[in-house]
Amino acid sequence: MKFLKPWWSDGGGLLHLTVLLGLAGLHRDPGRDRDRGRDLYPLRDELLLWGRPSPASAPSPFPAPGGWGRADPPHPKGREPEPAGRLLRAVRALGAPFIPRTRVDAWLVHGVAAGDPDGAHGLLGAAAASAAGGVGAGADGGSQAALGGGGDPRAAPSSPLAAGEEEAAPAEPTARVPDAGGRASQENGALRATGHSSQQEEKEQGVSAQDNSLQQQDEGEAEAADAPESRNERYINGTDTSLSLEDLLQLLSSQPENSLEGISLGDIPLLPGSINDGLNSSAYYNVNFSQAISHDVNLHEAMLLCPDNAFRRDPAGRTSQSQEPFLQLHSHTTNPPQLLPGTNLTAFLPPVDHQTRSVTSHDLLCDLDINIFDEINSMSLVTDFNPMEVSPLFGEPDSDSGLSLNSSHNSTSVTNSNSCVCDSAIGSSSDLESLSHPALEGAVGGYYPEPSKICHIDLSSDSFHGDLAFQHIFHNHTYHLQSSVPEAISESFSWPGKPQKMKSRYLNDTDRNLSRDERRAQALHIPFSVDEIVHMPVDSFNSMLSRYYLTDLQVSLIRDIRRRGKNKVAAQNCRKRKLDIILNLEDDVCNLQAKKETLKSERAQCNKAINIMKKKLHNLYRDILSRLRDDEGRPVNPNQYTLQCSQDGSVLVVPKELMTSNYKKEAQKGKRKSETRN
DNA sequence: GGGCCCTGTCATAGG
DNA sequence: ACCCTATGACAGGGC
Repeated sequence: MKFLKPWWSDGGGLLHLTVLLGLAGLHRDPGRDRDRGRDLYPLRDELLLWGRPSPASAPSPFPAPGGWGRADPPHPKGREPEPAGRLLRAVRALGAPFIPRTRVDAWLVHGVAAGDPDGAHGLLGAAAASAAGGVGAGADGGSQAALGGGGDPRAAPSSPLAAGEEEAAPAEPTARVPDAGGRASQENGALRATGHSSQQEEKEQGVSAQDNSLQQQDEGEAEAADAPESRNERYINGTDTSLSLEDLLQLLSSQPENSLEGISLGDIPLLPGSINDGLNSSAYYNVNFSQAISHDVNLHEAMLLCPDNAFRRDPAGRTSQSQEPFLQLHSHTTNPPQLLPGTNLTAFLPPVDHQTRSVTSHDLLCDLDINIFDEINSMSLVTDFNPMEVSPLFGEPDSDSGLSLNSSHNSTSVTNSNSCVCDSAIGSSSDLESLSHPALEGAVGGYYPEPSKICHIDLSSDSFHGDLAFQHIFHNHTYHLQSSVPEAISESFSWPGKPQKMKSRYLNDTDRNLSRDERRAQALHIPFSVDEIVHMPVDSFNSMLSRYYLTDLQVSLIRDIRRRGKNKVAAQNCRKRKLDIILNLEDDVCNLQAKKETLKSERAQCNKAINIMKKKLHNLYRDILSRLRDDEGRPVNPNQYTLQCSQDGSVLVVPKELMTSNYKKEAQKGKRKSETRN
């Protein structure tokens, strides 16, 4: 599958899912999330819970407390999985020419439609963060604000407003991620210093500017703005997160060009104010931004343009392209049976005719709305929200995505402050078990990014090149979930009436790809593989725990994984040993039985030989005795006499009565001797 | 539905 | 005291 998955691999599917959630009104309460310090993690919880059998009763489908590995891992040590880097890449990747545009579409929609208060789930949210702190205040800073806000609300503000506050607040130069917005303001100071001073100043004004935003609305700053626009601005400012689809349309259509550019490109560091700026700055990232921008703008046009849209700069040149992304999405959403594994979605796209292209963005969005809800319904109908059936809608489980669930495991590369365990945007779950559903893992982040490649973003380094980052983002994709996932998905879609057993077996097969501990480790974003954790020498293990900045929850999980892993191996060895013992005992029994039979046969043969010898001896006696004569010349009766051989070789004819008496005496003597010896 | 088998996990003992 | 290993017991899932 060529769409949606790889670049924010674990977030892409989620983001798209959250689009559905947002459109379905299932997004969480922003205030609650902010209070609880939740970031992107609970969204995944929501997704999973949303698909659970009985989430309907819960307007806010949060998992009930309790259970293993409950979510909201407190990050007692103040370190949290760092989504900023990943999302920053995602934002930057928007400028990449090879970004699947539908992803951006979804992300754009998601940021608003999902009502994401963090401003981290969509570019609109990012733009909102930028707008809150000053839209043009350095695109990177804006994106970082949004990213930081979304990255970890525990340490960074959750809402765009808070992000702006954090942006304005002085940050410790040595502080790690928590102050993502602050770091953004610092690390990207140079960027911001390159221009856009007015926007930067506005952003640096931080809280005051944000606080003034509402006042400015009330004061009729935009007198021409109607009520929806005011609401949209409130949303941008993070004060109103309950945008409906209509509000989204209004917002999108009402945004001035710069704002929209800020939404799409302004978050890209080199595109703070306009596309032209980004073009001028393209050398900085070694990216063909003209193409990238073209794609990005096309996204907006595909998604957002209205017939009377004023910010349409090159309609003629973009009309054809602008519709394609959405058409892809549209086609995708309306043709779920076409979601065959390993197929490029575009291959199934109907030819884009002029009639199709003539539809308005509103129509497209309406179609999107309908299609999304259709997908929601179809997904919920197939199973109790089988994430694997959803994953193809948002993810790219085939190998083309390339993010390997086992690809990281490079513990040595996960260290410094710039490197980060940054796939954590989807973060800890309230239910690690369910969270770690393999299919959803494949869709929303079941992978360990190799930190040195994926997560290492040195914002202050000139050596950073966007294309390099893009390569990391787009080309390091080797999923642990292989093609079996889409195959099964395809089967599931093609034959929904298949026995549940098949599905369960399939699920089990996919589960085998990731053990429970592996899923748990992924859920907590432990930067080590289970194999490493289990088989690492104790010294290395302890040094690892002390060297890396791990939360107590992570440490606990790592120790549990190690204990369970070792015990599992021990149990396997024990059973194998026990089985070997049993098999050996069985072999021994067989051998002994065979030996017993052999001895029996030998005994029988011996007895037979003895009997033959006895018979021969008897015949010999009779023959000899028949030839003997007594003193009177009479033949000796064999029944009364017998032969006795003496030690000197002489043979005597002895009456049997005497032999028996002597024999008894000899026997008694021998018995006495044996008794005296004992 | 019950039984069997396999596997993972836990608790515990011992080295 | 800590870690590792071994093993009995239990539970869950598949057949």
